Amino acid sequence: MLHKAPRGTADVLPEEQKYWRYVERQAVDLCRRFGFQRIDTPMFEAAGLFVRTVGGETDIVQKETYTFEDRGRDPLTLRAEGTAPVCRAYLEHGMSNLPQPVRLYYFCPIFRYERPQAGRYRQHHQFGLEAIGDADPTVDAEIIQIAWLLTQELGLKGLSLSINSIGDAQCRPGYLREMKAYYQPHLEHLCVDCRTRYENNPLRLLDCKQATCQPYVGGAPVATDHLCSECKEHWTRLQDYLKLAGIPYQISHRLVRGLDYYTRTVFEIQPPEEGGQSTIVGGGRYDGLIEALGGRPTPGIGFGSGMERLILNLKRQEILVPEEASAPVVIACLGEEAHTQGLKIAAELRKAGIPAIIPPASRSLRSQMRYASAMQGRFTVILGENELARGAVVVRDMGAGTQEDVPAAGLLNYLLARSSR
RNA sequence: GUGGGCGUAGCCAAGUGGUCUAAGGCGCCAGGUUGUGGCCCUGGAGAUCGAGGGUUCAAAUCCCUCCGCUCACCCCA
Repeated sequence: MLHKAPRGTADVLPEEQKYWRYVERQAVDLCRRFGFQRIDTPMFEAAGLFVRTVGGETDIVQKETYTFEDRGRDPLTLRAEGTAPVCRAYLEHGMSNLPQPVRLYYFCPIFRYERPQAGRYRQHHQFGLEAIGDADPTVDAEIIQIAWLLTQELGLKGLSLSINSIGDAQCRPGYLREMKAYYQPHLEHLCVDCRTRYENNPLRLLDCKQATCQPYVGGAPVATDHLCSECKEHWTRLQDYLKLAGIPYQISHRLVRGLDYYTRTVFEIQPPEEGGQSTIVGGGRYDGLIEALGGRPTPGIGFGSGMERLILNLKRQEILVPEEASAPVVIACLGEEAHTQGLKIAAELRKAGIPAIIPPASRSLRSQMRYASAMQGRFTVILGENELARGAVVVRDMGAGTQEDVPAAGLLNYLLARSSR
């Protein structure tokens, strides 16, 4: 084969489309009910955007971005993440002058150069949303509630919602010192990855899955024990609101997220199955992000949800989604004149919103009927010399196997009257 | 980047050194007497057996290299 879709990318074939449209419809409706508005940002950004926000030491910018220079030598990066571009747009368009928080949602492709595997791609798609401009924990609760409702309204069962707080610029440094102090004596017993984590991102020591590191993880300092008073209050109130909203969360002290910009609240939704690439929703608060982009200090919180992973779970749980395409009326024509007449009829039906297909003119009636049968439409229209002479068409009910003459002029109404399926 | 599994037509798949100028099934196209589908029957198109090299009188079948797919790690949605 000469060309294949690039590694880690996938074609969404017609039979897959119903899943995508289903998730989109549910998500859009949820956003509507919570007063969120859609935003679309470009598929690429100035390369510096992700370095500044996601963090220069994170894996995403270290080794996963698609970065290139365009013909004008501008360094660009394919969107590696959803939040930073939205925050950029917030700043660029002065959205701090809108009533806060500004509630935005998006669907977009995300590009990361990774080795693909189940549920992980080099181009994947996220539904995400952001509430920018207010630090109150009620906003956190609202965002988490939307994430939870999304999964529930899609029909997914057995999911778990984990939350944690990783503090802010005030209290986190102290916590990180505690972590390093705790781990320091054990350094030589840690796995290779954890030794680099110790240097670069001590928080990540907590979610190491190596068996040899587990004993140390268990006794490690807990982030929520080291929160400053403001973070502590935020954390407590968030939980109050979640309880009030009836959101079944669990606290996971080991939940940290890989992007540098997170502060305070972080959360994830996991499906029941075990396995690495499973997170279907991930998000958190990013109170320093806008400031890092050169704006006034502005809090924000949001989440991203992987469309492919949502759909994967819909299929695993055998959740039925509505069918998309309505089957067309096939107009079988015999002879040149009938074919010409058929084209007129097809145009009329299409104008009225009824999908219609005319098989290639060279085919026999038998072949056209076979084709019509395969299309699964309820009605097939047959048009030949005889019908032309009578000024009528034959309408065959493919399910019932019956057919009747219908005056050509009355066909549209005949079909419309029966199009309720 | 590291490790495991796998690569025969659009899909599923038999074949593990000669009888393979590669079985079968699905799907596709055509036909089954004059203008009618779904079942059935017949025929056809479609494969440089992932690619290249090697071993051998002989390779889809053995060896090497590469490529691709896939699963896992890392990380993340």
